[in-house]
Amino acid sequence: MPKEKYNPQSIEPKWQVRWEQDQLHRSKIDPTRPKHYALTMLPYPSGDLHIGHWFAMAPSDARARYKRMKGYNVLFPMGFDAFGLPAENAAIQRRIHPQKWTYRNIANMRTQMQSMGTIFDWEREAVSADPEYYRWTQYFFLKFFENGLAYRQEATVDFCPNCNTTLAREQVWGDDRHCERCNTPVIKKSLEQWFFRITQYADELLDHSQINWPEKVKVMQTNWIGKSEGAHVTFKTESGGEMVVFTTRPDTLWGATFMVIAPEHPLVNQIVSADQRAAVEQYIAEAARRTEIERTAADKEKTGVFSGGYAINPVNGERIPIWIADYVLMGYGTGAIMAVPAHDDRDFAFARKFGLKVQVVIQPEGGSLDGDTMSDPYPDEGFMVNSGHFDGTPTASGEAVRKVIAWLDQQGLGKGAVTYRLRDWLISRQRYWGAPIPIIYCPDCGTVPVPYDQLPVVLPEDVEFMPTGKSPLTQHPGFLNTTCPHCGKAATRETDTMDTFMCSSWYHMRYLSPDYAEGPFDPEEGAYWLPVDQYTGGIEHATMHLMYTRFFTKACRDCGIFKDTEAVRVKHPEYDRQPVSFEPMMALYNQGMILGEPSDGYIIQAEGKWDGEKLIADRIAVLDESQREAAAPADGVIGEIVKRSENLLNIERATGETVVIEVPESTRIVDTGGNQIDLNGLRFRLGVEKMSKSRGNVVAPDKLVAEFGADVVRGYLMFAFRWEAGGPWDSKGIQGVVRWLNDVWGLVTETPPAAAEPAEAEVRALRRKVHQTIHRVQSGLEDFGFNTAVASLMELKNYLLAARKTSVYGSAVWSEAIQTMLLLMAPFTPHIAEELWEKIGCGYSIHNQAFPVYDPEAAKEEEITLVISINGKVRARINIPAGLSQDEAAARALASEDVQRHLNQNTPKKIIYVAERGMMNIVI
RNA sequence: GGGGACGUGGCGGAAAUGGCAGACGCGCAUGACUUAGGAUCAUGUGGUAAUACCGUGGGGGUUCAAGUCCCCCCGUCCCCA
Repeated sequence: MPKEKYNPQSIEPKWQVRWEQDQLHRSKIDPTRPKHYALTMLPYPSGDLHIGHWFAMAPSDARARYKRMKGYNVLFPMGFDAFGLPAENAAIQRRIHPQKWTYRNIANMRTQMQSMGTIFDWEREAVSADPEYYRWTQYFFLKFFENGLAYRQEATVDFCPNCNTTLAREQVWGDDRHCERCNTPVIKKSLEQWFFRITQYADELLDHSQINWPEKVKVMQTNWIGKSEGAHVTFKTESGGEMVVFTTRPDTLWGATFMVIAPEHPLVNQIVSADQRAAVEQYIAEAARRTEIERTAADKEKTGVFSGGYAINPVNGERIPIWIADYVLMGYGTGAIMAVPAHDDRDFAFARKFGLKVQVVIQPEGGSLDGDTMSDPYPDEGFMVNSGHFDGTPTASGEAVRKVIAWLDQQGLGKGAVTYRLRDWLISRQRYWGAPIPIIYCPDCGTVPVPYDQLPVVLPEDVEFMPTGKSPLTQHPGFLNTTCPHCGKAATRETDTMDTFMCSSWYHMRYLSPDYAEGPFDPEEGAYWLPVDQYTGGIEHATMHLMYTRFFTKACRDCGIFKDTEAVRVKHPEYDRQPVSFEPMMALYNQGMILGEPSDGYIIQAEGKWDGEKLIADRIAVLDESQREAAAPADGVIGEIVKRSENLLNIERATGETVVIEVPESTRIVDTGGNQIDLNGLRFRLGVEKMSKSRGNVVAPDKLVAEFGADVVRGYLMFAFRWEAGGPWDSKGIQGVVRWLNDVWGLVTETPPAAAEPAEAEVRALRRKVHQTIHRVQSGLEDFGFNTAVASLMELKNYLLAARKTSVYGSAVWSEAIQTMLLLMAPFTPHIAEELWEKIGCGYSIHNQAFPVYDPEAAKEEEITLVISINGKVRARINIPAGLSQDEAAARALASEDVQRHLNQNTPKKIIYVAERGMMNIVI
């Protein structure tokens, strides 16, 4: 009988249509069931779905499906982060309206996503560029403004002259401080900007105790917030000024033997002495130049210059020199530090280099550090010395710091202080394609918020995008000119738009009710679904999106936005969950990235004329790999193409030597089959790199789906990589998943012979394997170990293939095993599972079935292989029944021939037996 | 420079709690089938001088037992300077 082949291309679209028609994956409030809100970071609609999107979404989908089968009411929505620069750049480069470009991409990507076979609830889709979405983004802005969390201030900002917009600190990258999008070096610019008071929440954001997030993300956020506790201390200078320094170690004040100020410090001019002026000016000029080049990557040797001025150490009245050095930055703290060389690495290096005094003020227990002779600073705990009446105070557990701060305060010399590295969130962008900031400037009334009933402030469509150095909205009179909501006089609108991180700070709430018109989200929905139970996404958002969305949630709480939601919750004690107002996402998991596939370059033989070291080719032939080490002709060379640029090839000879080949237009290039090809047809060597169009190593999921089917692509992405790690794509490996599903298809669709009575032991063995698999798949899905879960499904398949030769084939336990296997596969490969489920007569839909229940008793081994080591080396294996006592097991072990041979007449001194692990170690 | 993570066959990767290193898969090898295929099936596949010994970046240690714990070193990646 000719068997029907597994044909994903026909079964996958069929089921996708059916599931959508049947609304199988609509999520509705159901107070009788526990909810599970699974969320994966929404994509930017860049044009095409990338394999990276699949890698982020498919495993999340498998886990959401699993939760669904476990009885949870699962919400797993999807949408688009649709505002942002690329749309505007496309407008400039290709003269397509950003809106058109964006929505075309969204339509395309939505279709592509639907081919993945996910349970995304498309009725909950939200697009941040929809006026009905950004109406509420503007609403949040107004709420924050009303509650004093938004303010406008003139600020020096990082500005990208190419993108023509301000950048947040985290959007400026690298030592040369370039724009994250276009790599242009940023410049400083002073502009009136809107800020959110995220710093007001610094301490609350430091508290991660309520959320199950990766340690790494918590550490990154903690460092980003950069809280330090210490004191501000005022130093008077001899020239009459005052300098405030911040120190985390006020207990070392008595050891401050000099000060260092930044070259840009405003008091430099006042402090510098006449005889040092020339040297100082030269140093400042050099430092400024260094800033422009790579200042930090430069040598680690400290540089600096004496200013000629002195300050007075406020605690002991000592006269201390003021130095100028660029290791102190004006941008951080106060631009001045007190240097305590005896107890700080950088100060110590500086002092030794310039011969400055080193005064020990902390001695370790029984120590005898001497400032003149010590070779390393001492930054650890000890007791204060040389510090007046504080001598003897222990520094451990912050005691000395506390006492000194109290004393400074009392003496009026300083004050306890807490500083943060975190700055307020700058949300103004001088761009068109974003949510307009709903503010009107009136000559009489000043800054006036747009009334709520006039939202949304709609982006006009007819604007000029070509770069003019100004935001496009300033050029649009219809948008710009309006009337004051207070007095009715002519007024102008704010023309800046909001940072897109604002849109993505609350999208998880909009998903709940994307059409809701009374508020950003329906409180009934919010009360049931919020907060997000499991969030997944890339680590790159650790300090941006993930901190902003936490801030947003807490700010919303303080603006009363969750009041109605809380009121609904009061009516539903059965919801009984985390308060919606504390944290947006209770658990977070970061997946890794799929990188480009490494590949070898072609081996070619090039012939032509030598021009010095360079060969100008007139013939190039692609050779077989085996000819790598063949002898080259006199006027030519053989080697692997390692790089290609314009019409130059770099090839590497078998000897490792590199040769440059110039390839003029006229060069005749042939491949191994003798066909004429062009220069672009020559493949060059690729290492492991990020995928990018320019590198030509992009893997297109659509092609893979067309060739292998969505289930194979899903399965491969989950099987071949550790999810948290990702890794380079391997186009051959996907074959393993193809074989897996083909085998499963064959196993399930073939008709077993009429079954005889199966042997009892074989029945138990099959059930054991099935239940062990349930356990492994379940824990894999719970713990994001998708690769091992798929591996165990492959093992079960292999077991079943082999078990066809035994008496269980075709019996009741066989059908049970097949059904269980399909149920276990359903979250990973939903289409083939559904198709086969139907084929074996189980009806529709497998995705409404419960996940198989693991029975530990059934999974237990009856007989174990006891691995016997003698002095730690494995010497024998014997089969014994599980659960033997030590004496019984030892008796059987010692009876074994192998053991006797290796014992070699010796008497065991000690026998260690680990029953659960099936192992024994005999020590002689 | 500071902080963190990691290092396992030719490759991707498995190995709660210290307890058979290399599951599963790719690739490779040999054979089968075959008017040929990047298909399928079978067997094998860490290394070597192979009943043994050596093997989880290198060196030392703890332990009956170390990929796993401790110390030192080397390397890779990430974050912050």
